[in-house]
Amino acid sequence: MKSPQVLTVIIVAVVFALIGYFIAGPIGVDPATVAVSIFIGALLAPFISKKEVESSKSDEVKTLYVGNLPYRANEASVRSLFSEYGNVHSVRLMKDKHTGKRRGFGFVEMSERDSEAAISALNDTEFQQRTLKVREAKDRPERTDEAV
DNA sequence: GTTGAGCGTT
Repeated sequence: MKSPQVLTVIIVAVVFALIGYFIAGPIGVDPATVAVSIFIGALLAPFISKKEVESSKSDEVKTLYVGNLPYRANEASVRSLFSEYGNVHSVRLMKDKHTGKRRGFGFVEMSERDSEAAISALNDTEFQQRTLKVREAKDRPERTDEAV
């Protein structure tokens, strides 16, 4: 999802840099300087706007660790359970890669305040005859698409 | 088909 975006950004940066390179000559400035400046600017612009969007939208997504889940629980039931305390962004029940069987724990992504409400409301509570363990998930890189 | 503390996948 992000690789095409990064590629697009690079291509756009190159195109704009080339345009700047060819129009810099007639204007009377150094084409190389203009091209490099535009290229760097075009590369940084998406990141800057991205940070602004992230800081402006107070939709901070927080990942919750949910343990002691019953093996018969599925993502839909967990999602519906947490949905009562906020907007559930995603639910991931960890299964064994080899056998595909559920491991009894998972991760739920919600907005931070909703997640806190869900933790205090659902932690150490009974869910399908099991006592849930709802805590904040450890910091994990959401997506390792950060290219350099 | 089983089990029971834990922190993970494109």
